[in-house]
Amino acid sequence: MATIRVTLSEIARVAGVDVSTASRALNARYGVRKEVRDRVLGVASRLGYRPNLLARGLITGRSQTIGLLISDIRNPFFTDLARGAEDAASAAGYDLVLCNSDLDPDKHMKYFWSLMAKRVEGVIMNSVAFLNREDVRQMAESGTPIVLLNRPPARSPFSTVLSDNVGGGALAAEYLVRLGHRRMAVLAGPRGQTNLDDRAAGFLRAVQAARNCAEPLVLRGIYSATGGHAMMHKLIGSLNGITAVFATNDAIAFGAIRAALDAGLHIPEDISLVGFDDVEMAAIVHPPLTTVRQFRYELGAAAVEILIRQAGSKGALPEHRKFGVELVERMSCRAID
Amino acid sequence: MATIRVTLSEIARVAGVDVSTASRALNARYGVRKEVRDRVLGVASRLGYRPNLLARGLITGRSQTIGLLISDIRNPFFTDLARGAEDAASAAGYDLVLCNSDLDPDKHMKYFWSLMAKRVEGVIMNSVAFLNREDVRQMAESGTPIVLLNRPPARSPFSTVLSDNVGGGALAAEYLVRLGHRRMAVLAGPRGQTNLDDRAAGFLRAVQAARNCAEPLVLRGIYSATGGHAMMHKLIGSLNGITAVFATNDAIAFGAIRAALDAGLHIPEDISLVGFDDVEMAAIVHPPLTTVRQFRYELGAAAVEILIRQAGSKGALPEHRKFGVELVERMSCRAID
DNA sequence: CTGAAAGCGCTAACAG
DNA sequence: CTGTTAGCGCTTTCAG
Repeated sequence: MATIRVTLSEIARVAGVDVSTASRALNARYGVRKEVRDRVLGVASRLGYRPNLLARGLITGRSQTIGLLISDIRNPFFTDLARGAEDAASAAGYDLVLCNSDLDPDKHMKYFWSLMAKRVEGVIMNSVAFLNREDVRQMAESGTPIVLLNRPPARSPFSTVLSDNVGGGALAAEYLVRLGHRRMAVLAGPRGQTNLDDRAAGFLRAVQAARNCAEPLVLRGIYSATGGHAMMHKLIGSLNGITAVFATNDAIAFGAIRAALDAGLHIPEDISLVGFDDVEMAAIVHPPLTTVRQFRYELGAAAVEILIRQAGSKGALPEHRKFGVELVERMSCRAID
Repeated sequence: MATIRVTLSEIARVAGVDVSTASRALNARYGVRKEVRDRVLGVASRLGYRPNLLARGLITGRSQTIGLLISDIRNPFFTDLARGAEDAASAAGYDLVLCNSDLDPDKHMKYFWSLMAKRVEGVIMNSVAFLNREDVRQMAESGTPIVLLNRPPARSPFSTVLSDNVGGGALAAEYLVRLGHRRMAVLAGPRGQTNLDDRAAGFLRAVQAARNCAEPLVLRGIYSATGGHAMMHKLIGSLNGITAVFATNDAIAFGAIRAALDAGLHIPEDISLVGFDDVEMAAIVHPPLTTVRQFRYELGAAAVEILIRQAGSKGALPEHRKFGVELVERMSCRAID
């Protein structure tokens, strides 16, 4: 068997037709007598013909691939999202190429241009906030559909797919208030991370609405276990009667758990904790973490659906999709009497 | 600004040269006067020229992409490996396309042919054990370099990149024996999972070599937390003086931890446990898990290095790379007095 | 050193 | 319904 080197013209020759006829036959287009069609299909399958998608893409302008340009696939949020994106892409006959930027602007743009060079039909990227205006402008002008996983500045030309972050923050707040907590803190990310910002904002707004609560203390830091550890450590230094804390993502919460442990404090006995994400680990950690669940897989799938739709229609308007979240109650919170 | 639609011939026209000259200039090949070269490069950068890699690939036969065809990117082993692979690919100017087969033979082959259609220069796949002979033969005959992450049957034509699984199993055994354990069990995967099999085999051999130990009990099940839970649950039912267990991967170990907890047993007080992988969660779980560390990132990087090397030289022989492992001691084992 | 010509494998009008 | 004719954008002999 030829090692994948069977071309259309070979099929055509063997089947005794012209390559254009063979092409039509293979692509199931109108205008081929059934008999001829079957003959061509037979030859193709017998010879193990595989169309060269590079050649096809060159002429059709469609590469049948979409790019996933994120900070790091090892971040569980992106891992699940990637799987959702890949499944959706595959179902539509698309491939997904993976790029990890580490939020390095140079890397990001290098990847972006490389994706352009391969003529991907769209790209999913987590954020655009760390790039300079000029780069963002160039990406917009590339004409390639782009969907962001982070709320962009106003009047952005890009599509977005997001969770209801402020709603999720509110969910956490309402839960804690219902449990009787009145003095709380939020372990937030660095300012500018819109997803985390929105969660904190939603939380703050909801406790204000509850009225009989103190204004929560907000600490800022890196949005990782390390950052969470640092923030919690600091918080424990001057607790001032705080009985509950909201971490704007699970990684922060995990760091906070360890910091509490290190300080000899127990969760939830001494302090209640709620996270955000519902990463797999959240169920396994000790104590199992109460957290706000995001539908990561679905976010990824929705992103590629938008992209594929837009790749079809030239100059489509950006689309925006917001997914609900839900509180999953586990064992990291207790009621205050 | 043209939306990425600048072609070589346009560059050539503006620079006042022939496209072939422009091509040579851009590709830094010999045979272009420096002055002309600079002019072409200037025009190209001014116009924001991006070569169409589909067109280039069509003629050179090199797509500059490699495929990663694994069971599921959400498996932490593959997540880290994917990152290593992607970094190595990117460093060499390659892209990585992600495919999740769920170990479904149909899906696997569908992805494989789709990758072939895009003319990827090589593919990494976790295993080939679940496919039928004919499919394996076809993949071999495709001529595309392939590297496996699992020990294949003898006389396989594929390259491999593996951890020293039997060595790792032995490491676990020696550690436990040194701690004074004499009656042990191993929570293995299903027969046929060569990586897990090898770990169990290494473990068994090493305790036999220790002489004064009982032959370990080996249980089999799914290699996941669920499977680990089931196996541990069963084991606890008839412990017979067993004081330590070796799980052939961390997921199994996590399930085992929970099963112990459910049964009111404490780790490591009542029973010692060592895992295999050193997944991120291993450090975070309670108790922190003593486990055998694999260098997942490096495995991924090595796999693409092999592929890229082989893509260069036609008909290269398969290569085999084995990575060392190391025991990371945490808190899930105790010494027997 | 540079241009002309050919062609990678395929699709897309346009005739016949 | 089918074959002819043109390329897609690029690289690569091969002359000049």
